[in-house]
Amino acid sequence: MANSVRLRFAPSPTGDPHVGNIRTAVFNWLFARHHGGSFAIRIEDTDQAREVAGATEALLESLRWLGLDWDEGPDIGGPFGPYLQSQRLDGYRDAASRLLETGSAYYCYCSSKRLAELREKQARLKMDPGYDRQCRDMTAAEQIEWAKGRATPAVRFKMPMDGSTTVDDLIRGRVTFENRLLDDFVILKSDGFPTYHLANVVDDHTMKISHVMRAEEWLSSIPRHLQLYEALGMEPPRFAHLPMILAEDKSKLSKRHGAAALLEYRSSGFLPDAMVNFLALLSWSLDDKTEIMSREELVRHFSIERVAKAGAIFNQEKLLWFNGQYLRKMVDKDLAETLLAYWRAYPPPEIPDLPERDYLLRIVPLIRDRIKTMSDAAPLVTFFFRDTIDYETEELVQKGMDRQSTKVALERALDVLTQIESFDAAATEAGVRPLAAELNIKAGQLFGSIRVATTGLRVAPPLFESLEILGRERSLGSIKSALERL
RNA sequence: GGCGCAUUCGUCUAGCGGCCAAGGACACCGCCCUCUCAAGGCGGAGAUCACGGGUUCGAAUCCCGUAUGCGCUACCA
Repeated sequence: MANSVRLRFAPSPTGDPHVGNIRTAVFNWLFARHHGGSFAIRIEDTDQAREVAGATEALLESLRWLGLDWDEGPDIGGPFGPYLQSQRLDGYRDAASRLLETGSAYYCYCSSKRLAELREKQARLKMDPGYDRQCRDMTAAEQIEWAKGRATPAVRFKMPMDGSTTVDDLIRGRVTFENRLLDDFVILKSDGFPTYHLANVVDDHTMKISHVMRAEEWLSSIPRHLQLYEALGMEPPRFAHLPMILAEDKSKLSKRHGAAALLEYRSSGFLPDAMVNFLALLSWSLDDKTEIMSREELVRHFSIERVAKAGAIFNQEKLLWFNGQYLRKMVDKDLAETLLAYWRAYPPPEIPDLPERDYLLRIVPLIRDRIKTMSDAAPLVTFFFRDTIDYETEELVQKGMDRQSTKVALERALDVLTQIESFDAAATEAGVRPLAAELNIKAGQLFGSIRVATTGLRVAPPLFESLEILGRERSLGSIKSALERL
């Protein structure tokens, strides 16, 4: 038996999906799944001028990456399709016709030039901006006269001149607007396409959407939508206006802030689970301490009552921490495979030939605690995949030592490592560590030189574990060539 | 300008009249652990709960006002 809870995510394909949009998708999805309802994707492509090629696919790809599955959408269809507004034009025209017939709407012949002048004049005279309703009460004869030599008229909605409209928002409670403060907005543009207001209302109704969860920037338009529902004789859905995601400067997060494009987080090596967890916690919380939650836990606990009212700044530091937490929870096998898949999608220049899975499997435990995103991995493990390693000779010389003492230390280490029976981490460490006292240097100094000689790095995965994976031959070879440099 | 929404540590937040001289997390600082770097453990610093009035025996929590921030004010969404 189908549940009557139906949510929808309705983005317009005007560019790269950004974290603000996607967070709205996350909340809608969470709410739908929590209630066992359905989740639909509807593309609001009613502005031909602003449409960006590939934007719809990027939107779907973003949701797929995050694992937010949908039951109906432009790619899979569904009982209320099509899910592209540009393919549902008839429905909007029918609605506009009905509104025209019942006297709730009228044709507007004003040119964009006149409208621009009107706005300019209103600004100059410090009058309230808005359409002056010139075409509102035209007679049929006047309309015919006006229509001569002009392009197709737009259709405007007759906003009531008095009274007020109140919405009972699930997050903000009752919010009231004076009708007379709103102008007669366009519902059907002269190019035959609907504006957001009309299309949104008509589609949410025909698609039987039960809850509309969208960003707070839409709260100001709610009286228009409610009036539209009423004039159309439709029962409005429930509304919940989500607080916005803000940039560091507290302004609305947008492309110009950078770091807003969702898919960039994928290429930067973030994990979808971490991203969903982080996004879910932006203006929503379970309690005073739970932060790490799996997708299932989020679905189980999500409730609109616990959505906050104030906007939240998108904090990348915290996202990084979440990602680290998720990385650390992964078992070796998963981490190795995820890393391999990531490298396949975004080949790291340091590693031209991707390693064998089994080989990577041994390396992964050494770096798991040392990376915050998958992009941190390559620089740390490159030496495992190279025949020769690269570094400045001076790097071999540790603080408090000189070339000569470094050379002596490495020679002794070479001796020990050459003779050692088993080349595992425990054995090599047991063999090398005593050398420090013998040479009268600190273990850190000794290990530091060996580290640079064998990995080329000053900051690297644990030394002896790395040597074990490198194997005796390569390890000794590296030390020998370091000796030749000194 | 008008309308609307919001306001607890730098940031994300807990708090829905007494349990709060405000709890958790990120970031920051210190200590421990330690072969580097991390991770981890422990501890510290950090919020006169925007401000001012009320209501109440009692307010971060309720009401009013002010300030500030943000959003909307397109034939864009």
